[in-house]
Amino acid sequence: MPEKVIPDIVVGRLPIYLRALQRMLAENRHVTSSQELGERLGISAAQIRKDLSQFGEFGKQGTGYSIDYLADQIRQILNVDKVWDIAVVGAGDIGSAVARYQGFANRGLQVAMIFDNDPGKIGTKIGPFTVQDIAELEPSIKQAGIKVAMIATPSEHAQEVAEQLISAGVQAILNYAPINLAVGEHVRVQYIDPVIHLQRMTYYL
Amino acid sequence: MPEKVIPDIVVGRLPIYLRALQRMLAENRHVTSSQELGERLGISAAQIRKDLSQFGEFGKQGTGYSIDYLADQIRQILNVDKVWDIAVVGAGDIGSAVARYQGFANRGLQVAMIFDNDPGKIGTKIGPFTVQDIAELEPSIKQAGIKVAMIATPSEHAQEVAEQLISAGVQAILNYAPINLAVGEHVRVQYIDPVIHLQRMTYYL
DNA sequence: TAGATTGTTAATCGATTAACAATC
DNA sequence: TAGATTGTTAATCGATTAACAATC
Repeated sequence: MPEKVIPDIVVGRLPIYLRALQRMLAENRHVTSSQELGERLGISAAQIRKDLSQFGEFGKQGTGYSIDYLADQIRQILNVDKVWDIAVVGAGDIGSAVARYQGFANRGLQVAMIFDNDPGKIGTKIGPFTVQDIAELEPSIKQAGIKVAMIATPSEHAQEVAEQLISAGVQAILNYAPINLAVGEHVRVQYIDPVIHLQRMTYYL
Repeated sequence: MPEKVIPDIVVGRLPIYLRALQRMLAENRHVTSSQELGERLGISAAQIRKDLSQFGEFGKQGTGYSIDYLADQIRQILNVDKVWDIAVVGAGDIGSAVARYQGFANRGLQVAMIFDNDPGKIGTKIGPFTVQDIAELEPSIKQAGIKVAMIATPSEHAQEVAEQLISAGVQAILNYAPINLAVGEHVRVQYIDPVIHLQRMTYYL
């Protein structure tokens, strides 16, 4: 019996739902509906119900969804009911900002180590972390069992760094370098490049 | 005669194509094909040809695309054959990293000013920019005719900042605060939240 | 109970792919 | 010319929406 495959586009919306639910909790709300959630996010109520129904039945007819319960369920689905350690590679402006970023708290992720190849940076402190020599990347990541990494190096080094990360056991990479990475089937990559987002909007100006 | 509406999902791929083409130019390449481009990007050759055909005929049967020419054409389509000034709001770690980011060069965008509300930051230098008082946001942006902005403030202030930006004439906002903005029809918003990308991958771990 | 909202089915809509004539 | 690759059409595939019975 083959397990049902969830479309990636549905998986991609779950973190958005979760973020909105956590926001509602912060506003001291306890119950919501697919309609309200949809209005906040600019997504149709039907789509939200359809997406959630891929994973189970989380609501009650007539009343909607318990925010607390639904958030818990989505956290379990996304595997962020535990906390994943992240390795950051590159201690420049972006790597430093990421290492100090407060926004990971309570979202199932935390930075655990940061690497650079610049002798002038190795050994210095960034937030609570001491910058490690990139030569230690593979053993450190293997030893810690880290599966998630962020690349914040210049483009020229991103592919090479990705390969090291993968051979150290990393399976999910968030790449801030503006270049496409070639990786094997079993490795996930996501990209953050502000220019891509901006150019997508300048089209309409 | 209504102008043909291009699907937003197609517009969203053009910056990706452009980035890959600029990369190829940097590698001293001069000609490419939909197949090669597709392999680099993990997109089908048919899709690339279909996307481009929405805007014109840029290739030659038998030989493919002149990289230089195609990049030029895409730049024109995306309106990044000129350079857009960007206002950055929030001079914390993220705002500072963005203001110093080298990756805007030759991509049709540049940071022009940065604002904060912290008296301890106002007047200090970040890269080549002097942090301006957020009280000056509306007049400064209006005066400079700026249409593109990035929000890098705490979540609590993002909505309020967005409203100020919009009333100053901004039409495209890249929001680093992990919260959904409510804006009018004529304003575009894009979001960057590393946690959203990471949670999308932890699902598969 | 009456009103509200879910989960799900079927219909619609839109995006992707396959295939190929045109042609460089 | 022969080989390669485009631009485009038609077919396929997948995602979104509308509608409603079930039920809280």
